[in-house]
Amino acid sequence: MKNYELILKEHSLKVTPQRLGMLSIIDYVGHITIEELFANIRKDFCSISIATLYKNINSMVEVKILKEIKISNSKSKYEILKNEHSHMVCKKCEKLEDLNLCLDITIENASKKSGYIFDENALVLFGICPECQR
Amino acid sequence: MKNYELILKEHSLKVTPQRLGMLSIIDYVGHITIEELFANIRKDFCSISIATLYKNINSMVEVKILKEIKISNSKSKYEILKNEHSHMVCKKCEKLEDLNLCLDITIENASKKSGYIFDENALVLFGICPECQR
DNA sequence: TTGCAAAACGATAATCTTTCTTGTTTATAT
DNA sequence: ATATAAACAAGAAAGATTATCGTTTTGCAA
Repeated sequence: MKNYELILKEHSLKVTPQRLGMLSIIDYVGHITIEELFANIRKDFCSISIATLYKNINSMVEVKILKEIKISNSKSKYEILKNEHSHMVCKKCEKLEDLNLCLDITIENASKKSGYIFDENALVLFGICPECQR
Repeated sequence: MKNYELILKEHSLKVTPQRLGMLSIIDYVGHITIEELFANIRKDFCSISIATLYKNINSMVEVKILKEIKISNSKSKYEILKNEHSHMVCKKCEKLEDLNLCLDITIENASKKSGYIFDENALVLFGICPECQR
């Protein structure tokens, strides 16, 4: 990642300092909740409005710059939309990580079984991370 | 399903008409949002409070009688907790259906790759259902 | 550059959604 | 039957998200 200006332009969104700041934070931490992002960006833009944050999040989700990750028993997190991947959550330290899995066969099976034609999926695995296992 | 009274007792929750009503609706429709459930149960319990609904949903999720299904771009739905399974959503008619898939190999792979020990998963597939394909 | 129109911004009000509080009623175990 | 702990309804409160509106900024074109 890096050129957030270009990304915004490619998606026909105006380039504003607030948006650049948001993207750079999200990109840096990987995944973030609304309230974490708000707390974080206030360090750089002490007067940014929470309404601006929500509106920008929504615009960027809409044009698919960002993606919302819904997680059982916790708040949604947002990430920069990259190639499709799954997520895993550690139930102890609560961290969320990306996970690259091939679901082709699974999805093909699902398709055969159900008659659906699938083009999107959301998989979250829950467990204990290596560090918390000790 | 059927004996909701027993289910509540087994989970140490008191048996009330409101709870029985909720369970019977949820069981009947399979998956339901809070607001749908509220509209529905008001037909039988015209004076039930929304607070009661939320409290009961939360209690029943807590003791694992119910399960919340979080779905991208739509409101959470609740179902009666049965054996583990996945879900599929039709993007056209928006229906949500159960889907039984074996994810053992996928999860084993994920575990090998990441070092996590997984004991839970949430998979939702999005696409077009057979009816909407015509 | 400069100027214009459209979009974004901040502040705050409005609207959900969910939880909390309180006084009353009900379920269950004795 | 009765006691008590839990559940109930109603509404207030809290929290999360969206809408409104006057001001500022951006992107574009003269």
